[in-house]
Amino acid sequence: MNAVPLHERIRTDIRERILSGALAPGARLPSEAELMAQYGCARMTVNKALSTLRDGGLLVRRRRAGTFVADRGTESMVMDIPDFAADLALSDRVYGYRLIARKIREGPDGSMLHLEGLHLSDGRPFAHEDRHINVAAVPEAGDVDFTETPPGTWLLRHIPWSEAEHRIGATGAIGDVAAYLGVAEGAACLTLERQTWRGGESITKVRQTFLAGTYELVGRFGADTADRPNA
Amino acid sequence: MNAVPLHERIRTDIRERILSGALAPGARLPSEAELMAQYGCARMTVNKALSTLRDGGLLVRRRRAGTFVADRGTESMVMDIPDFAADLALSDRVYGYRLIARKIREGPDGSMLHLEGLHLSDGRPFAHEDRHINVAAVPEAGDVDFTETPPGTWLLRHIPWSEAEHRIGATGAIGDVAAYLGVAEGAACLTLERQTWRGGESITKVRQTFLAGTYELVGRFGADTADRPNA
DNA sequence: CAGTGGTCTAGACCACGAA
DNA sequence: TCGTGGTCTAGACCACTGG
Repeated sequence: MNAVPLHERIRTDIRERILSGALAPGARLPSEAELMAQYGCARMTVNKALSTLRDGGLLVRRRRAGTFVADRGTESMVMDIPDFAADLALSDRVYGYRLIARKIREGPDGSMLHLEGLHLSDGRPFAHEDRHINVAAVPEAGDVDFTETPPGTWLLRHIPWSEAEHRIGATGAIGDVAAYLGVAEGAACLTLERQTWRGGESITKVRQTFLAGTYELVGRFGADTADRPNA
Repeated sequence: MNAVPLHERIRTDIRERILSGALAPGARLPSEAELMAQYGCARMTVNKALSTLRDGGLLVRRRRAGTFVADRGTESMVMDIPDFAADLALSDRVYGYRLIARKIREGPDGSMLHLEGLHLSDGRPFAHEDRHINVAAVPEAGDVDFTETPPGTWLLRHIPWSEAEHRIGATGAIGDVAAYLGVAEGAACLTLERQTWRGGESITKVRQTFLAGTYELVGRFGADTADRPNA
C-alpha cells in the first residue's frame, strides 16, 4: 500500500527531522549513495527528494562536500495578492468600482494612461487607487471602458507579465485621498504599491490606499508550502 | 557547450512562451512524447522541465488530458521577513533593542512569557513589539536575558518552527505604544503580526507596530522565482 | 585525487480519467 | 479503452571541489 510515492516519503522524513530540530542547520545529511541503500531505491528517487528540499530552501547541496541543512536566517513567506471581488464575495459583501479620473499623460517612457478610482464594499469606498498603464505595452487599454471595470482585474485577465514587485507600507491619508475615502486627514491607511513588467518593459504601476482595518494581507509558510507536492 | 542543462532550456523555452502571451492560459501543450521528439531527449528530461513549471504554478497537468497553461487568477508573491539588524546595517544605521516589560502570564494554553520592547534605529525607537512565548514549547527562553537581545532574533536562531502565519495591516498608534514611539495618538502605523508553530504547538506570537515610513515590506515575483533553478 | 551532486538515458509499470 | 502523466530503475558520464 504505497499510496504515497517513495520520493515523497523520503522528502517528508527528512523535512520532519529538520523542522523538529533533530537535524540542526549546518548538519550534514547522508550522501545520495547512502540514502539509496537506506531506502533501497535508485539514485534518481533519492535525488528527486533532496533536490525538492533544496529548491524549497531547506537544504544546501555542494558537490564533493555533500548535503547540508540550510541556515534559516532570512525567512520568506508566500503571500496572496488581494483580489477584491473574490474576497468580498466570501464575506457576503458586494464589490464595486468607481472611476474618478482618466487621462493620458506624456512621460519620459512614452504615453501613460492614468486612472484614478475607488474600490467599494457595499457601496462604501474602502480603498483608493492611483494607476498608470504603459500604453505602448498595452495598446488595448485605450479601448477599454474603465468606468466600472477595475483596471487591475482587467489587466490580470488580459495582459501577461513576467515580473512583479510589491511594496507594503502605512501612511496617513492625504488631501484628496482622505476626502474620497471619507476620513480625516492623517487617518491611518495601508498602502500597497504594485508594479509589473514584461520583458523589462513596464506594464503598469499602481498605488492602492486602504482604510486601516478594511484590509489585511495574510501570508503563510508551512510544511505544505516549504516544498511543492502538487498544485 | 551545454553550459545550461537541457531540462532548463526546455523549461525557459516554455516559460517564455507563457509569459509573453504566446501560450494563453488554458492552452494545451504538446505531450511529453511529442516534446521528447522535438528536443531529441529522454522522457525524464522533459518531465523534469514540465514538473518544475507545474510546481511553480505556471502549468496544470492532468492524466490522460494533457498539460495546460494555468489560469493566473490569484497571484502570489514571495516576501521576505524583516531582519532588523541586517536591514539597518545595509543603510549604515545602528540597530538596538530595549526591553520594556517582562512577565510570566498564566493562560489557557499554559504559562506564557510576555515580552514588550522597542526596536531602535540609531537610538530612536521605530517599532514597538508585543510578544508571547510559549514556555512549555521553549523552556530555554526563561534563561535568556532579553534586555538587549531582541527575542525574535534569538528565537529565529535557536528554535525551529514548522509553520508560520503573518498578518499585515495598518492602525493608528494607541496609548502606550504611541508614547513609546514618540508620536501622537492615531499616527499611522504598519502592523505585522507573526505566529509560529511546531507540530501544532504554538511557539510564539508577536505583534510589531512600525512608525509609518520607517519600514516597508517588499515582495518580488519574477522569472527567477516562478520556478526554482537553484538556491 | 576521488567522492559528491547534476544531469541524462532508455527503458518499465501503473493510475488516472477523458473519450 | 488507451493516451497521458507519475513514478521508478539501473545504469552512465561529467563538473565540481574538498581533502
